Formats: sequence, structure tokens, C-alpha cells
Amino acid sequence: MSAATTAADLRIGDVARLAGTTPRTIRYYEEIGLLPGGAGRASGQHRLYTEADVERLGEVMRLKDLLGVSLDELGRLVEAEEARALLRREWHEGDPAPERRREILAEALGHIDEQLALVRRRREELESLASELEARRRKVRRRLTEHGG
Amino acid sequence: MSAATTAADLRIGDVARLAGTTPRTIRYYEEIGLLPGGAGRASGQHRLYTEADVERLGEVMRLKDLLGVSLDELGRLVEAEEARALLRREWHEGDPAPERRREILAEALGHIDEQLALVRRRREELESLASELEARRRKVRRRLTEHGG
DNA sequence: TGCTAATCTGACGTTTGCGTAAAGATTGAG
DNA sequence: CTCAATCTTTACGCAAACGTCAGATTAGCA
Repeated sequence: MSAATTAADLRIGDVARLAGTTPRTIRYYEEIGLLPGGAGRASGQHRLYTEADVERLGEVMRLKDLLGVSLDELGRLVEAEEARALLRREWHEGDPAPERRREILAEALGHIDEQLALVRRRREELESLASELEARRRKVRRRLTEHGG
Repeated sequence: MSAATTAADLRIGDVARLAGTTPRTIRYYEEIGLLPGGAGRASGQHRLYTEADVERLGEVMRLKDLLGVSLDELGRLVEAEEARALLRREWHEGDPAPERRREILAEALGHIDEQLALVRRRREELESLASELEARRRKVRRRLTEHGG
């Protein structure tokens, strides 16, 4: 195991650049509990991240942008990620009881469904807005070609 | 002309209720130039609106919500409405020159295209997000039924 | 070991988008 | 004309989401 894709070899500046944001934002998200604060870390130590953290941050930013929710609401929405991370950890350190697995998976499923509902509603609203705009566009174009020719 | 759909018979409270917002918001939008400030009106006089104003406010709020843009950007985006209102006014008070009509219509078309581009991009981003979430949902469900089943 | 760049914590500053309160004016009904 | 409801302007308040600055600390490297 040398080419580690899960190695903790990124620092906050790297993560910020990769995700297209700033260190301050990452610390802020950690502060409000939106991102996990690198469990074992003495005060003053540098924060260390993995590429999985970069992806997670990306997802968070994507959801924030596309759904337009507050960071507070977003916190509850992305608990699905927590569940997945939790699952992987427990899986890694000895096998979890089957009931436990079911529990975690079911929770993740619930959160995913919540996200899906929001995403689908937004998509539909955007679709109807798009068709209304297209109709208006046609009307204007007709008036342009008919009259102004 | 009695059943007027274009009569200026609404006050700020009515507009707010109809559009699902507050008087304060309407005044604020007017203050920052996002909504036109009822042209001829002495300081202290009550603001008067038409149903067209209600619809315009609705559009503004819709775009703000669905596109997630700042009120500043939104201001530039909805100049199309200005153009349409301008056109109707000039049309109403004597006929505008054909060149003038073309000019106004062309401007409106440009703004509509701008809005459409933004709306379509967002819709596509939401579509891909939706399919990613659906894929993840299927994966989780499979693991639930296979193992814990 | 010493240097330099990056990071840490803490705290205050900024912008956006309104909410809210005060004091007086306007409207429309009766 | 009176009165209640609504509106007017002015101004301060506030939460969210970071930006920014300072001073100390840490990490990596020669």
C-alpha cells in the first residue's frame, strides 16, 4: 500500500484550492459543524485532509449552490455523508453487527431521499420557468420579424 | 372601461400579500432600483400598484429563488421587464417609430436569452445531480436488500 | 539548527437582505 | 369631519456567511 488514495496528505490550503474556496470558509464550516473537525487533533496542530474530504466539501458546496439552502439546513441534509463515513469506519475496524449495518444504511437512504425530493422539485420549477421564457422569446422574435422585418 | 385589469388600485400591503412578501421588501427593492418607484409620486403619498406590478414582483422573486443570484445581479437580469414596460408605454402614447420598436424588442430579446442561458445551465446541473443521487440511492437500497434483507 | 511558508486561534469588520420601531401623514368609510 | 387602518420616511438592528488582520505556532527543508 504505497499509492494511497486515502492518505491524509492534504492541508487546508490544498483543499481550498482543489475545491475552489478559501481556508477561512473551510474553518467556518468546521466551526458550525457542517464539516467534521478532524477528530484527533491538538489545538494548534495543522488540519490534515484526504481527497475524500475534498469531494465531500465539493458536494456540500454543490448542494448549497444548487438548492439555495442555508448552511444550517444544509447541515441536516448532508448527514447522509456522516452515515456513509461512519459505516466505512465501523466496517474497517472489525465487522459491525448486521442490525447496525441496516440501521446506518436506512438512515443514509432517508437522507438521500430528502435530497432527491428537493432536487427534483427545483428541477421541475426550473423546467417550467425555462418553457415560459422560451415562449416569451418566441413571441418577441415573432414581433421582431413580422414588423421590424 | 370599468372592469379594469390595468387600474392602479393596489396598495403596498395588497401587493405584498398577493406576492407573498412584505411591504418592507417591496420598498427595499424600489430603493435599490430593482423595482421602478412609481414614477409620479410626491413624497409622503401612498404608493399605488397594478396587477402587472404584482406579476413583475413575482417574477423577480422567482428568479431570485431559482437562480440564487444577488439582488444586484438580478437587477441587470430583469431589465427585460423594463424594456417591455417601456414598449407598452411608448406604444400607448402615440406610435413609436419602427426603428425604435426594433431597438426595444431586440434589447428585450437579449435579456431573455441571458435569463434562458442561466436557467438552462442550472436545470442541467440539477439534472446531473439528480441522476447521481438516484444512482447512490440504488446502491444503498441494493446493499440493504442483499445483506440486511 | 535556522529559515521560510503555511497554518493556527481569536477577534473584529463587512456585505447582503431585510426586520423593527418611532412619529407623523394619508386614505377611505361613515 | 372624524376615526381607524394603512401608509410614509428615517433610522437603527440583526443574522448569515464569510473577509481580514495580528501575533504566535508549526512543518518541512537545507
